[in-house]
Amino acid sequence: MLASKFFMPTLKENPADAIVPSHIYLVRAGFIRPLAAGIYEYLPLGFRVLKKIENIIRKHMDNAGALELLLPILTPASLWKETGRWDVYGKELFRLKDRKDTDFALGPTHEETITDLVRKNVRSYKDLPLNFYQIQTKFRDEARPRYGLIRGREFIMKDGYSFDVSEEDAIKTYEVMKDAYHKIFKELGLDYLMVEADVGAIGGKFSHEFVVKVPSGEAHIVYCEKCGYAANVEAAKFHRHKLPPEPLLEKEKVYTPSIKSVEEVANFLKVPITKIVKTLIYKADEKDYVAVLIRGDIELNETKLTNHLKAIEVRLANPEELESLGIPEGFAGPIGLNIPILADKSVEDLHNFVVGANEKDYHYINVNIPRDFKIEGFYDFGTAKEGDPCPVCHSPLKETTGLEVGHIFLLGTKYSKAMNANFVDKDGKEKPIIMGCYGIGVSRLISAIVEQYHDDKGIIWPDNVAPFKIHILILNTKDEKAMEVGFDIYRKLKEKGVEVLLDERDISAGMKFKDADLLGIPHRIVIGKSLQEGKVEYQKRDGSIKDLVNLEDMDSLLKGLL
RNA sequence: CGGAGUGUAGCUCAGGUGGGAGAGCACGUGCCUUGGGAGCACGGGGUCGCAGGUUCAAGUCCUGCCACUCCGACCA
Repeated sequence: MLASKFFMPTLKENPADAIVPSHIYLVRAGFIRPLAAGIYEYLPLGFRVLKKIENIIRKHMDNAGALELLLPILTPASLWKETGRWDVYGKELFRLKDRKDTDFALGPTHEETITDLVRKNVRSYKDLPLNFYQIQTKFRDEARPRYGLIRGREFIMKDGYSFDVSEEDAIKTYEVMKDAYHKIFKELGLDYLMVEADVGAIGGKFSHEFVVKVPSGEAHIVYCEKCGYAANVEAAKFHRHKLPPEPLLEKEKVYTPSIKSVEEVANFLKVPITKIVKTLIYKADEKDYVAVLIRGDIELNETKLTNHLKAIEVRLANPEELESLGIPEGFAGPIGLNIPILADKSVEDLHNFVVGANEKDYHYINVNIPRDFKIEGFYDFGTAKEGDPCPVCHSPLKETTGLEVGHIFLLGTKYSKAMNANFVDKDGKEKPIIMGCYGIGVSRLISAIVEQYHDDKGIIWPDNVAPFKIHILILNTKDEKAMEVGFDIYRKLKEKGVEVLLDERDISAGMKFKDADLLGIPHRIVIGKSLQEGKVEYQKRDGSIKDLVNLEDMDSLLKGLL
């Protein structure tokens, strides 16, 4: 490609509204342009990278035995109503009507559509297993799109869906997909973690996320360097050390004027924060109240609570609601409470602890379970944090942020049951198909790669996703000899099928260097002053090589690059 | 959805107290220049986000709306 005939509108200054490096450089270097919030155009440079990533994904999915197809983006509401997601998905679902006033949605994901296809065409165990995938534009009306391609309202996703006759087989398929995902993210050169994850609204039995380690990541991860345990904090478990037994002391009500927060109570009563038990009143799905007890030093994990209650969402009760329950804000406690009481495991072997008295300005000390009140049970509602003991090997956990680029779920029968996607098994009985689903954020991967591969001058693409492999700069285009040499190398590379960009624009040398640094093409051949000595310069964009090469040695150099 | 901010040329932005629409870069033409976003000269380019209001007069003041960004909540 000749730069003079190409379209690479680079910007001299950072876009005013971009914060993270991938957003800044993808826009500045002319890979993408914004059209509306969370909606981007892929310019020729960005499109080339996108196709490279897609093809790497495609290769590994095909190798793993998945079948590529293409489902409609426009999906009838009737399918979404079958699974209940027409209501559950909420504002994120882009909805529209056709001329007959029939409701449709732009697909944010395709469980319903693929399940419909399968139920219409699969009758017997002999038709299974099946594993489909597609690479397609998805739509989600996100409340807050941000960071360029990292969170968009229109984005490109690889979504895959598997159908098996048994959970055992489904788990095997899941493992094959997991393996394919590792190959994909490794080939893309990403520094990533696979972590245990919460299944969230998509549902299912268990799931794993693939998370790229970047500072701007939205996913919070804890991991163990020793044994390799890694999980999204939403799902992360952690070990609680057993506490020694203590003689039970007499319960006592104490005056704690305006002392509300855990820290204040601990300071005022001169007890460690681990002796305080927080009583959090939650409202589940806007109807039922529940009290949750948790040790003062541990944050409650709302995802775990939501899952335990089988609720769609939970929130803390507001002060007015507390008042209607007879609880003064800041002094909630379990004693005398007539709503269900659940407790985190951290409270299980705790003795002589402090709780609110459900009375303004009073707490109880030396409280014990079950002597002083009854609860429904002890469960894991804690949020893991840095330093907590690993649930597997008890070493201190580390915390990091990451960008979710892949997520796989063992769905089970959630969709097949809701949509009657059944098959007749060997035993002649009709059974729901066991499903799995597997997503990769393809457009987000562009950003993820740039987040990990850039410097202060621009992008540094890994070879296998770079828009071009070699960038030739002819610094002085008025120099006929330089033009001749540059075009000669260009033609030779083209003949060998190498993707090469030749910058023969009649602009200053400085601009060519600046653009080349921004674009990030990994290999660069500079034809400049050293041509007088019969030499050109070979550079790597990452700065690791900067050599003068004799013209007659060019062929062997190029051969080494291929 | 809560909080904050921004909106003036293609881009980055300046335009106290109301009165002339501007700068740098980019763009066009010419000259000059070609190893790190050169220089000189001339030139083109505007619904000052939109709508209403106050005023003799609004980029500027008031009201409403819209769009975009950031923080948070949310998010397969």
